[in-house]
Amino acid sequence: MTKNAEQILEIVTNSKEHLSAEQIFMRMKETTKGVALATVYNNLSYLYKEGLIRKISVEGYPDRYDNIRRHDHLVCRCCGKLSDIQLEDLTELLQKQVGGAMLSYDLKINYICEDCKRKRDSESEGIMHYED
Amino acid sequence: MTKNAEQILEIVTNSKEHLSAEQIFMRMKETTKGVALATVYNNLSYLYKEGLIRKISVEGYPDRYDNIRRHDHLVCRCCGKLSDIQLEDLTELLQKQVGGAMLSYDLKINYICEDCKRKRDSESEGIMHYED
DNA sequence: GAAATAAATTAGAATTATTCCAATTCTTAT
DNA sequence: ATAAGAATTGGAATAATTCTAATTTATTTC
Repeated sequence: MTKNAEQILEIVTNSKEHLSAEQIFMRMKETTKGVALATVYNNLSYLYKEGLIRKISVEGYPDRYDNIRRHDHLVCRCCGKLSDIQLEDLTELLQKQVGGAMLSYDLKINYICEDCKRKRDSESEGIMHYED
Repeated sequence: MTKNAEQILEIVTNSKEHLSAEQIFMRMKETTKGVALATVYNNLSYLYKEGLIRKISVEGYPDRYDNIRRHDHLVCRCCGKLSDIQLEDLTELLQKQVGGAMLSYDLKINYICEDCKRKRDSESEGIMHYED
């Protein structure tokens, strides 16, 4: 594990947000001079393959990276908003079914967030036809 | 729901594979003349937001689309290979925890496929140092 | 059923994300 | 210190996706 990889792992692990490669790159630049975006991508890909970080893809956003502490995600199907949610650990339950090949699992719960719900409602009002 | 949207939904729903926007576009062209890739993207995004299809993002591939019949996915962390797997339905279990806002869930099981395991092994052999 | 309005689609440009590659720098072991 | 290997850089190339303005198609309304 190189110094850069280590720093990237640290940034991802300590961030409360879900950072994109670009964002991680910007944070790195704050402390280290002369890092290349390609290096960030290289190392993210390495860290991901090693199972040290996870990757989350959501409609309308670039891929983002997250720590591997056990937690799940709530994703708004409409605007892509992503939040953490702590659900029951299903590792055992799933391992029983999948077998030893399983390394980990990622669970996303789809929903429609309040903002989008509101927006939908007001839109459908908008196209209402008031006959009189 | 427009005719194009309907056709795209049908292609995604009936396909055994996990198709990308580009692939769906190519299938559409077989039957319909003068469809634009942008239309495919528009409609995929619409269908996704309506919850009529799901979207799967995997390392190293463009986003792909899938039907919403209850099933889960097995993803090789190394090469991105994606396969279907039918695990126990967790809807009730999760709904109890998440509440009524939940629309559906997506579960990905991470593992390392046989090919990648083999490749890893032979690589680590390669860098072995035989002292004598 | 023609005109007016709205919605969907097109083609292609623009943008963004990501990968690739050749040249350079840094490490490590000798 | 030097050679060999690995990691990184910077920028170009590619690929995916979005955007936009113009056009077509569908839907209302009279």
